[in-house]
Amino acid sequence: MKRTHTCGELRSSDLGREVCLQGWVRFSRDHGGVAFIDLADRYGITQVVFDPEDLPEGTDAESVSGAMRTFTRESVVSISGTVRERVEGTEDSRNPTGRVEVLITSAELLNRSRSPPFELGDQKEGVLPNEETRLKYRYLDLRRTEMVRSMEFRSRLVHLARQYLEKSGFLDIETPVLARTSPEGARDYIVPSRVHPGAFYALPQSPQLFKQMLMVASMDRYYQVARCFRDEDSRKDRQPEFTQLDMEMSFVDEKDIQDTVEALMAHIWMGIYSEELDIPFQRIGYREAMERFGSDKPDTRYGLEFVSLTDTVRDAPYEIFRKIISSGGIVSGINVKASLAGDRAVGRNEVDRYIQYAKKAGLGGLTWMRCEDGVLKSNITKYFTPEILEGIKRNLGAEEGDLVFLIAGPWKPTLEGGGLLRRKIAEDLDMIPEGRHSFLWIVDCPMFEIDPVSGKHDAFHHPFVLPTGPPGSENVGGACFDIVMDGNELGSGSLRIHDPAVQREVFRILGMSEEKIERDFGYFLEALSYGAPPHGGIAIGIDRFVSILLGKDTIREVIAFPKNKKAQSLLDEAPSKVDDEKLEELQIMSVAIDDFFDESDEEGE
RNA sequence: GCCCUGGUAGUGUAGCGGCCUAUCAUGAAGCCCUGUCGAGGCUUCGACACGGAUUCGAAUUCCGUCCAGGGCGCCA
Repeated sequence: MKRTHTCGELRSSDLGREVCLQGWVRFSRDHGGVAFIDLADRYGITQVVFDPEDLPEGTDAESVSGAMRTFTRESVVSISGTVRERVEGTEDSRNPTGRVEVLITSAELLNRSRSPPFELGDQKEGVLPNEETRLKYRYLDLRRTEMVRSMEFRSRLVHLARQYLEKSGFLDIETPVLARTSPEGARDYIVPSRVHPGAFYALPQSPQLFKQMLMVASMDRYYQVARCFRDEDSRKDRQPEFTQLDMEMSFVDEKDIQDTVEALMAHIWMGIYSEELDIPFQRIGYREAMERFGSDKPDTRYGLEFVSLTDTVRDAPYEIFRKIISSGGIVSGINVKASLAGDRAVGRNEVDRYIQYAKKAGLGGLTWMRCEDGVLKSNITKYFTPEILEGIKRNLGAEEGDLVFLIAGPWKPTLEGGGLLRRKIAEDLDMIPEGRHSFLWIVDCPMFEIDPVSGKHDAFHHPFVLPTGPPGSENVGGACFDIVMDGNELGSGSLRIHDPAVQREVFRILGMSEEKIERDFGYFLEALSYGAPPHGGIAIGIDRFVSILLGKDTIREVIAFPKNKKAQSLLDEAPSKVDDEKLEELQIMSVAIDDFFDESDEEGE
């Protein structure tokens, strides 16, 4: 018999209906006579009851109870019966189907399940097995309601994005997964070519060049839910393969792209939360973000901002600051208000912990002062004049009991370290509002990042960003911008270079030889030379977006089959050794030592 | 490559160098039970990641290895 309803469907309005349900036995409760099964599928859970005192006509009680005895946990079963109201007082208000139950008249085991390696019930928050076990049995882990909801949410979000983009004239165009290796950027995953021994494809780190060439091809507006591959070490928000909502548009400026993304986000927001999203997003310049928040992806949902004190302490007879400032460094301060700390007094022990943390965060040290009796006090205030101390106090708005930290050193590492410290303090003091989200744009980025020692230029974003001035000029900016959500980089976009001469010049500045430029990017420069329109675009990290919205700690929670920290899939045990014959065919010889593989990999060879 | 944290029955956990033949829960197997819903009751089963060292004695201390996670580097 075919199922007539899902396990999340039946309501009081279905009373008396003859139904067939098929699903998984989540829990069963046999009371010696009356017996219950919680039958689950993706849609919900419905209670099935066997009641020997209320056997509907035509029920073969022996056969039903016999079948039910074979229903082990997580077995797939098919049951038929009549929808009836639950006995008064036994309704389950937590379950949408909780007012009804199915009085069973026939039961069939479709596929028996072995006893699962861990429990799949919902309510057991905090007793999940460790992630290793979850990933090994991911098909069971995904059966859990929480994971089903995550997958549904992700699907819904991607659908809303597609819906908006299609409506806005974007074309979904697929780009190759087998592509050319790119010389810059992350390490590539490479794929050998059988037809061309010794030559390799690379899996794309992003569809960057293809989408630009689609603009050359007059496609105007492109999008793709694109898988990207980067062979770099994992983090909780980084996987070897991940998904981007990739977009590109012709004849646009930066604001056009940002407007489009804001409207897209608003559409998604409305679709998911039935709420207007507050647009446009705040725009903060890169330098300002660094100087106020110590981050190029600041979380602005809480204060705790840095204030520059370089000028304030410039004349202080404090040798450490003097040296730093005279060599071009900065001094900046942050005020931990006494009122923020609340009950959690930030005492000497905590200050010492922050000093340790600061050192780990790359800061040379951490200076602290506390506002007591109207003045800043600490072990080093003797190196400052009362006027300078008053200046620090005023600039930071320090009041009685407040604790201020001063960081000092070269601009970037000092502010970055300060940003880590800022986040640490905010976490410790519970200042981060969970469940509230904030978007912002980081704009006005530099084109290049220059190594202070070697003078080597690196692209701040990537080499295809349109410089805002002559690429060779000092401190040239790039027409690029990041979208930041709750302190996470969600995506990054830019206008692109469409003039092949400019593109060539940028490659040169990045230190590439003419030969290398020609070999690696000749085809692309040629494409630009055939009437490439002004264009630009952005890519949004889907995994990160979904995980932030769902409040998950890692993107693995929103990826059906993620890899572990060592880039392995515990489920199918990829990567694996390949048969020698396959390698021979590809004319590949491995120099890896066999011992690298454990015994289970050696079997079957 | 480096740093940090952790590894006890299938799962989640307790476990001051001797009270450990290792706790509790869940699970599994069996029995009992006619309104539960993570049902309940009784019985049974089942573990100190691996190797070395210290010690009269190690789950516990130390060293190494392996495994997992977080971070640094890396991620144009």
